[in-house]
This record gives sequence, structure tokens and C-alpha cells, in this order.
Amino acid sequence: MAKLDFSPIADTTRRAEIVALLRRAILTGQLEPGQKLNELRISEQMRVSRAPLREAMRELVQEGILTSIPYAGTFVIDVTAKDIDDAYSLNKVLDEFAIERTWKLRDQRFFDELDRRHEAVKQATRALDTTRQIETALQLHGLIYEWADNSVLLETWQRLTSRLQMYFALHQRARNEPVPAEDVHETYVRLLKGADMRAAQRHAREHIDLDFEELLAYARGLEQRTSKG
Amino acid sequence: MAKLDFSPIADTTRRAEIVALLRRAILTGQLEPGQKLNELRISEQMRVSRAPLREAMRELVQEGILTSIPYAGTFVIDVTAKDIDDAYSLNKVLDEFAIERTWKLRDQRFFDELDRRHEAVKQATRALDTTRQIETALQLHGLIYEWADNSVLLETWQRLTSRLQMYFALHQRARNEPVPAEDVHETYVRLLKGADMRAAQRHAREHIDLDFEELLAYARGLEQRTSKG
DNA sequence: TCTTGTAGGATTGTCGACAATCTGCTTGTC
DNA sequence: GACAAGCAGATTGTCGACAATCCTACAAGA
Repeated sequence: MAKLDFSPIADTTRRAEIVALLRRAILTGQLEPGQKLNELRISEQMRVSRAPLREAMRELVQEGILTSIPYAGTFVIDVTAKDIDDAYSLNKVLDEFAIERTWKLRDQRFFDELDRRHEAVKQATRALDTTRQIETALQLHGLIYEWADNSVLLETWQRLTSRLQMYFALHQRARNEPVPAEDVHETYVRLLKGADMRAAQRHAREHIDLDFEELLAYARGLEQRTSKG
Repeated sequence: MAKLDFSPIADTTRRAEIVALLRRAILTGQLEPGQKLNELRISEQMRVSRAPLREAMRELVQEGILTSIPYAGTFVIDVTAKDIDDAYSLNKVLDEFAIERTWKLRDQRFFDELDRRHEAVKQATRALDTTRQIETALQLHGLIYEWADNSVLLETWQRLTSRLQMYFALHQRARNEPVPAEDVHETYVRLLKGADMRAAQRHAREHIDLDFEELLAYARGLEQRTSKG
């Protein structure tokens, strides 16, 4: 018999689809931070009952992108400068760890996948699709986590990613200008293919530094504005 | 007016209580790894309907101590040696980071709390209450995370803790012998009070090493047994 | 004997309705 | 006019019942 690996078929519960829909709406900024989610309205729009919707919302609360207050409602989390700073500093540590764990496991498949994801970022950049650009950039960055062969680390990264994606989307949306066209990931990819692990770790740290500095400045500006108003 | 900080009142939804009950049952090992949770049976035992129970289970799935397969059921996660190893290696990194972040923020309240939690461990040890000993030891260890002033880090640690507590409980339960009576945390506490941050980080790393080595050996033994049977 | 098809029961997923709680407005009183 | 009480209206939390799916056992056929 030919050796063939079937991947598990998709979860076909309404709940799973609702989770995907809501997550996407939140991460792309269609649902804004602080906004309340009205169960009845959403369930009618989606043509489902409130039961699977509520279960889906419970999942997203635990995922950290919704917050719930009993008898008051469920809300999209607020983006504070502190949150971004916290996520940022932790990300630095995790990145270093992920690169270390991944380093010995790199193989041709890793390099191919790296190129594939890098290409996806470049394509989104050319298409000026900022939402997709954020998505693909995070996916490129996430490869070292998927390859590190540490399920707990991967979970942690994915939780962080949700928030980061939300922050970046908000940022892009606010400044509303095309993203730099040059390829900022060129060096990152090259170093991950190279032989100097320390250099890769150092660059990863500095690279996310740049992205975050902008984000932080934006978030701080946001808070100043809202505290004035 | 006198300055008085009121803590938020308890969440009085059935869901929240169910979450607490189930979590405790899982972390203390009353619900064993791999075991299936029958919704109807549990809801009847708790005298609640399946709706809040299912929502509670969704939360625990996201928390990482339950796993769900559509139309098949929800199960307590299995404890593999790899999981423990993953959690262990990540914990080392997080510990170092937490100590670094906490270091500058230590004050008298920190030291007092450290002593309080240390005392709680010693008391549980004297009382030969292994479940409580695990709980208090993890709480002692968690102080640096609470003090690090990084909400994302704290969340991550708490997720890890759930699993660790489960693993340790299982371990204790299996070997079923009183825990060492000597105070293994003495040095840890002393170093956290001292002036040498590097030394504290080094010790934290070596300290959890000891605990985990035992745990890993146990888990590997478990897997050998089950793969034979 | 092994495989395949088929009921039957058990369990999970979903629905619509009711109960509990919160919010905002109105009303009455001072 | 200020303030408290109380009354809708809306929203969340919970319930019991139905629909969809899965697992088991058993029978039929190659």
C-alpha cells in the first residue's frame, strides 16, 4: 500500500466556525477595542442560536482577546501601551529561546517553508494589502516557533500573536498610510539560513524592536488622547 | 474618608463556580488524565444544566487542561514525558526573565509575602498534606511572576502552572510516599532576598531541575508501561 | 473468517424560551 | 433643582428539549 498521510478533517461544529469568524473580525480591527459584543444581535446576523455563540466567546475570552464581565457583557480587550510593552519584552525572550531550540532542527523543509512565507509577505506588500501583510509577517515570524518542537512554547506564541496582530492592525488602520515597500525581512531570513545562531538571535531582537517602537509610540499617543477627552 | 481598597466581589455565575470545581478536580488528580467527562452525568451531579457546564469546559479547554474532540467528547489532557520536558525547558527561560523583571521592584512587601508563602509550604510539609504542599510550593514560586509587573508573563506562567500542578499531583499520587521533610526552598528564598541576581537566577534554574528530573523519570516510566500494555 | 452494512442506544451539538440581572428613564418628594 | 425609589426595556445567564453524530453490537454476504 502506498504510504499516505491524511490530515484530520475539519471540525464542522458551528462553534468552531463562529470562533474563526469572531477571531478574524477582532484581529483585523472590524471589531474595535473596548467594543461590546451583543449576543442576540450577533447570533441573528450569523443565523445561529446563542448557545454555540456563547461557547465560542468563552474560548476567545480564554484566548485573551475578549474580556467578560458577568451580567454586563463581553468586550473586545482594550489596547494599552503597557500591554504592548509587556508582550514586546516577553517576545524578545521567547524569540531567543525559539531560535535556540529550532537551530539544530533546521533542514531543507524548514528553509523551503521559510522562503514560502517570506514570499507571501512580499506579495502582500506589493499588493498593498496591509491586513494580509501583518498576517503573513507574523506567520513568517512564527515558523521558528512551529519548528522548535515545543508545544507549550508554540501555544504561548500563538496567544501572544493574537494580541500582536490586533495591535498591529489597529496601528495600521490609524495611520492609514501604505506600509514601507522595502523588504524588511531579508536579513532575518538570511540569518536564519546561516551558521551564526547568536547573530540570528541578536537580529531577531533588534528587528522586532523597530516594529514595536513605532507601535508603542502610537499606543502612548492613543492613551494621551483618550485621557484628555 | 479613610483610604480603603475593596476587592471585587465574587463572580456569582454558575459557570464560574463550575470552572473552579472542575479545575480543582483535575489539578488534584480526582479526574485522571485521559478520562472522559460525561456532560449529562456531571451536570446531574452538580444540579446544573448542560449550558453553563459546557461553557465552563470550553474555558478549561482553552486553559490547556482539557481537550475536546467534536461529537466525541471532552477529556482530561494526557501527561506525556514530552509535555513535561517542554514545560520544563520553557519554565527555565521564564524564570530567568521573571527574576530579572522583579529584581528592581523588590520591597518590604515583597519580602514579607515571600516569607508568608514560604511559611505556608513548610506548614503543609509538616502536615504531610502533599496536595497542599504542591499548591503552596507553586504559589511561592509564582511570586516572582506576580511581582514582575508583566501581565502577559503572568498569564503565561499561570497556564504553565496548571499543567505543572497536574503533573506533580499525579506524581505524588503514584509514588504515594511522604514528601521529603527538609526545607528545599530555604536557599531559593534567601537568594531572592539577597543582592546577587545572577546567583538567584542560577539557583532557580537548578532548583526546578531537581524537581523535574524526578517528574520526568516518572512520566517516562508511565509511558513505557502503557505502551507495553 | 473477515469484511461490510445496519439498526439501536448513548452522547454531543444546537435551539428557543424563561429567569436573573443590569441600565436608563420616569416619577414623586423635599 | 437635586435626589431617591421604582418601573420598564434590554441583555445576559440558565434551562429543558430536540437534532446531529458517534459507538457498539449484530447480522449478512463474500
